[in-house]
Amino acid sequence: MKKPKLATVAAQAGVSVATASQVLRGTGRISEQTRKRVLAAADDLNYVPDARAVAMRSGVNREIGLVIHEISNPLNAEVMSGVCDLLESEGFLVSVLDSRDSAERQRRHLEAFIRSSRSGLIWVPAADTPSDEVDLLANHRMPTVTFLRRLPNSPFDHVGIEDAAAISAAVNHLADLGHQRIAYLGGIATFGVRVDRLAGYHRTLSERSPFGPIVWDCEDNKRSGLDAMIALKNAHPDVTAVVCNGDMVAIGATQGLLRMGLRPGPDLSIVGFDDIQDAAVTTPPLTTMTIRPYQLGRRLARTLLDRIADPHMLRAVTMVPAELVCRDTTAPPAPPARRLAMAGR
Amino acid sequence: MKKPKLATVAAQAGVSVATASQVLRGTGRISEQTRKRVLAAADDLNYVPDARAVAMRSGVNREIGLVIHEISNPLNAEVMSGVCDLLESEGFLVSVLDSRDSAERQRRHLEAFIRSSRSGLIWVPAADTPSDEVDLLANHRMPTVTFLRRLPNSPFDHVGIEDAAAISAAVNHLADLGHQRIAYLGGIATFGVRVDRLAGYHRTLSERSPFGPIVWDCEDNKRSGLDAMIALKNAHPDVTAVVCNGDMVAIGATQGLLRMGLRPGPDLSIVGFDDIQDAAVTTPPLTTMTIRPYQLGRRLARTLLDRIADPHMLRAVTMVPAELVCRDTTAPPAPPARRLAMAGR
DNA sequence: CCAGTCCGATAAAACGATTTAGCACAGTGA
DNA sequence: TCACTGTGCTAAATCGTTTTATCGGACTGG
Repeated sequence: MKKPKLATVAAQAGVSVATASQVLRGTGRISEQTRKRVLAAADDLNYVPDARAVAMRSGVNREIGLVIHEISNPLNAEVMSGVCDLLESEGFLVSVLDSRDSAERQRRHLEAFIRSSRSGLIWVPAADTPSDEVDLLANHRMPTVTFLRRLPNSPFDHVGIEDAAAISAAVNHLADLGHQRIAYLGGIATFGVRVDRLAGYHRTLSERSPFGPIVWDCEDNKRSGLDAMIALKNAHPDVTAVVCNGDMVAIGATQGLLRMGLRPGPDLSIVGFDDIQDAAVTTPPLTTMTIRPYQLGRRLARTLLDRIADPHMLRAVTMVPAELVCRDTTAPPAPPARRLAMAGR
Repeated sequence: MKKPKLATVAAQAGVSVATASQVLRGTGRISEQTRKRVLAAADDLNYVPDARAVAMRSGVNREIGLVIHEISNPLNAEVMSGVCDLLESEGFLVSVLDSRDSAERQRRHLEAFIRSSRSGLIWVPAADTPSDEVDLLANHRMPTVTFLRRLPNSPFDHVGIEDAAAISAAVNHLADLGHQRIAYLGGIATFGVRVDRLAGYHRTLSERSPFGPIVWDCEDNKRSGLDAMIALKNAHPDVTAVVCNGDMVAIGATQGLLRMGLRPGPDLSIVGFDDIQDAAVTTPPLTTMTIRPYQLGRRLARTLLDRIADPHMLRAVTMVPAELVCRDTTAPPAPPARRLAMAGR
């Protein structure tokens, strides 16, 4: 009735455990006759080797962990698909833990991964990650690749997005259309992502527009984007275009405009960031910066595999470009601000 | 330079491994003096016990697995939050695997969980799950709770939604508003979820409307919902209300209406299912059936814990109710089909 | 007939922890 | 002094595998 172990199989086949192990692993010199007996016994008992014992004896795990700040974020979901596909094809099991941007939860997750000696870690650090998490991982020689958010003084490989260049492209696109009063909406202040993107915004705006920057904070979800857009438009009625820190915010912002009776595009231009699947389906479809999230996930996985293969390799920071996808939320500015017949709510 | 093990700690503290173990576990009779020495040594080396060895020796794992058909589905994300919160508070580590509705991937995941002797499994079966997966899990005595999709002849605990009653409520709501030509949109045909929901639809429609049912298939995402809504409206121009199999479809459907120049609500009523976070943020906000996904996740976790605590308990099938949330996509039918000023696309 | 070579199978030592039984020693009461 | 009782610690067995060294036998060549 109990779970069969290797000894059970060996006993049933009338051989020693060593022999049984060699048959199952395909190593050593075994006669065809005994090989068949062992295989039959294993199949009969439907024997499954205990992964813990195997890992303990042979030292390796083929399990990698993914610690992510928000599992339900559509961008992350697509990246994860890419990561999993590549790693699974190499025979790894990848298990996902969601820190929900809580440093405490994240700490528990990282410790659990260390305790169970996962063979590698792909990590989007939580927003308020303390600096000693890096030491924790580094001390335990955990092969680690960070994604999206780079930690200060990080010794780890990193895959990120060319944020400044991307936002530059967005601002240039708007300026080409004739916009001058261009605001920046969203993002969490702590992280490099936001810093780099804002740098791109400030630099390009100063090149292309006589007006100063307008930066408006909000959280990274549709509800916040919606509220923030309304507040921003009331505070700065002359703004004609908004660059958003992410598609969630941008989609929220278009909803905000609709509720104010304004048409996204003709009345106020909006550019998103990430090109999540929703971006193409909202009404109107969102102009945004796309980063090919699935492919990015594959690159992430590849980076980790390289690190596992050679722990002494030089640290690599890979930046992938983002490209502009023009849909319907950007248009030349319209001098008179027309009101739409169908008022919102 | 290598990872410190218990023997390293013991050596540094000048005691035996047995003593070191007892200090760290807090068992046995240990003098205050040696206790301090061991603790200091462990801290100094920053020792972390090897979870694999611990699990192997003591037989238990405190790791549970979550195999889900689509990790990026917003409903699942909220359910997962509830599951994780409860299980983590009980000291379990929960790792998530995404089958992406592929039976093959799912099989690999389940086998991996069995090999590593996870102490339990919460499972949303993939759409084309073969029946022998059930045997696989049952043979290995894996404590399992299925969610959302119930397998035929399943010996496992299950937590599901009162689908038929919920759809009944949705149809009644529409009928109360005066609708008679009510269609059903979306869902994957294989599963009980869809069967039960359709049963509720057929039954209640026949009670409340002189017209026959209209059932229109589509996949469970916004893009499909959008396309299907347009096709449905063209095929059946006299339909005035649509009940959707999920919020993703419903949101897609509202987008489809907007692109046709119709107003969701006044021109055609739509009811969703799930009440995902987006539902309240789309324009117009979606009328839908809410199931309190976070609380549902907690119940799921509780069910699994009970099962782990007592493997011989009678199988439990728990159905949770869904409640109507009225927002702005349902309204009394308007006799003349007015066109909106702002045409879509 | 002996040394050498292969072949097939196995005993035993790891892997890193927990746990049980027992040992040495000090203190206590008779 | 002896028997007894705690106290503080440790040796050794154990969990389920893999791997290494070894062993007996059959065969080969000189």
